[in-house]
Amino acid sequence: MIADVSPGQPRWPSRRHRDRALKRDAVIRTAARAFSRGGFHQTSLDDIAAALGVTKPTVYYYVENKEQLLFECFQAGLEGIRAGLRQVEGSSLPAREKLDEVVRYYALAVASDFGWCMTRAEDQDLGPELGRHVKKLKAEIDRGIRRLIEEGIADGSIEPCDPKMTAFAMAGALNWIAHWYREGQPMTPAQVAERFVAFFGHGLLPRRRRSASQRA
Amino acid sequence: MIADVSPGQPRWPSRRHRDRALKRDAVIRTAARAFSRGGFHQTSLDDIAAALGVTKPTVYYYVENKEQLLFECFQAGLEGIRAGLRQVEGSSLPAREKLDEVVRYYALAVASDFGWCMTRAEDQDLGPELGRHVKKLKAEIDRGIRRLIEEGIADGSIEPCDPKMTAFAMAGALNWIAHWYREGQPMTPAQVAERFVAFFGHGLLPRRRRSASQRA
DNA sequence: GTAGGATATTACTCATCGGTAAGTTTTGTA
DNA sequence: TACAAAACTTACCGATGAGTAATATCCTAC
Repeated sequence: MIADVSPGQPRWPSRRHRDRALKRDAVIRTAARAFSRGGFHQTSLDDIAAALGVTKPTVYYYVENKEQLLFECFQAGLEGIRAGLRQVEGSSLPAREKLDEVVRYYALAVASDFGWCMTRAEDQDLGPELGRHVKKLKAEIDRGIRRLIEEGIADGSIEPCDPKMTAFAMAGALNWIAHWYREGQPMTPAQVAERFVAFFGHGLLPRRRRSASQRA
Repeated sequence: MIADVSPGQPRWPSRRHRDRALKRDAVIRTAARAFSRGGFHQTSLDDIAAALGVTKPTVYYYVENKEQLLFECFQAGLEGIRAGLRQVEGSSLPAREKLDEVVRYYALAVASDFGWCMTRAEDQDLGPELGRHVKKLKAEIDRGIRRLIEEGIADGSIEPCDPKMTAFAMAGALNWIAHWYREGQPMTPAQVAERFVAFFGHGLLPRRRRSASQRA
């Protein structure tokens, strides 16, 4: 095989490679949407192929198998949340504000095309191998949130509480967005995120005057 | 021992009817547990039959088909929440306390064997018919919670907020319990419920006036 | 104890769908 | 244009699992 190396151009990604990656992404995104509409098992690879205007073996040309396809969707979604965690990592803001920022990223991620795969697909639908991998990624996110809560308790920006339960409650509320949010909703994901930040912050109880340090 | 449900009509052997109903319940409960462990589509009726120590056609003797089986699980779970809503219906407590009570029922229901079916099974796995039915039941629960929030805002026991988003956030947090709660957990469902009630009530922010930006 | 319904089993059918082999068309490059 | 790799298709396989006769066994009422 002759590698096409034009002088001055990056040596690895030829036009073809780029196209291929783009198409692969399209396959994954289309799959995510299809899974989201019909569920993983209800959605056949023929369905996905049809949605792309190609035939089943073409899908297999871009992705190894159905499991892998779901895994890619998982990963694409989870990456959005991990990005949020990385974003605030070095920051010197109070931990609660960092947490709020993570919540914003999180909400956007679960409202995306990949939200369903991330939150509603069963880990068992990936094999034991990929299942473990995804579980690890999820655990990492949980740890990140829990750590921010602990940090917030320590720095006084969060009321002492059970970090584990609180993290579960927050993650659950956010994950559920993937269940009910659909495009065309009157609210944008960003607006939903703000409502959630507000609710997570204050809860239900009527507010007696509180310290003035809070963002809108 | 002979307990006629309605006067007049059913004189047929009651012991048998009761046994049958009991066994049917066992089938449904076993199915719920199996679905919960392996997912709906990963769980074959042979699996369920095996778990019961019988063969597949026996399962069909007690339940029409797989869809119906899932539906029964759905219903069994949802009933627990509806019971909570009915419980507080006539009460004269402040709405937030009623809501707290519903949260407790809700948490118990989603931590039960039926929690997975209720919250994680896809509505599409039921047919269009049963799917609609379940959707209605769920919508009713959502309405109930939303109404309590509105009522709480009106009676001053809940801070003004977006009832729809708040209801979604709470339901999501609670539904997620079905995802992570397993028997043998150090906390009982009731204890989890109390943590959730506390979090929903106060949120993350420190309750006493305190500067939000100080490092430990 | 035995008739007849209730309960359970064995042994199938049949559609679906993930996955693949082998061949055809398209495209970039020389 | 020539031709090789890339991109895609047609046509199939095999396993799985829902659902169903047809049949056997168990109870209970008489």
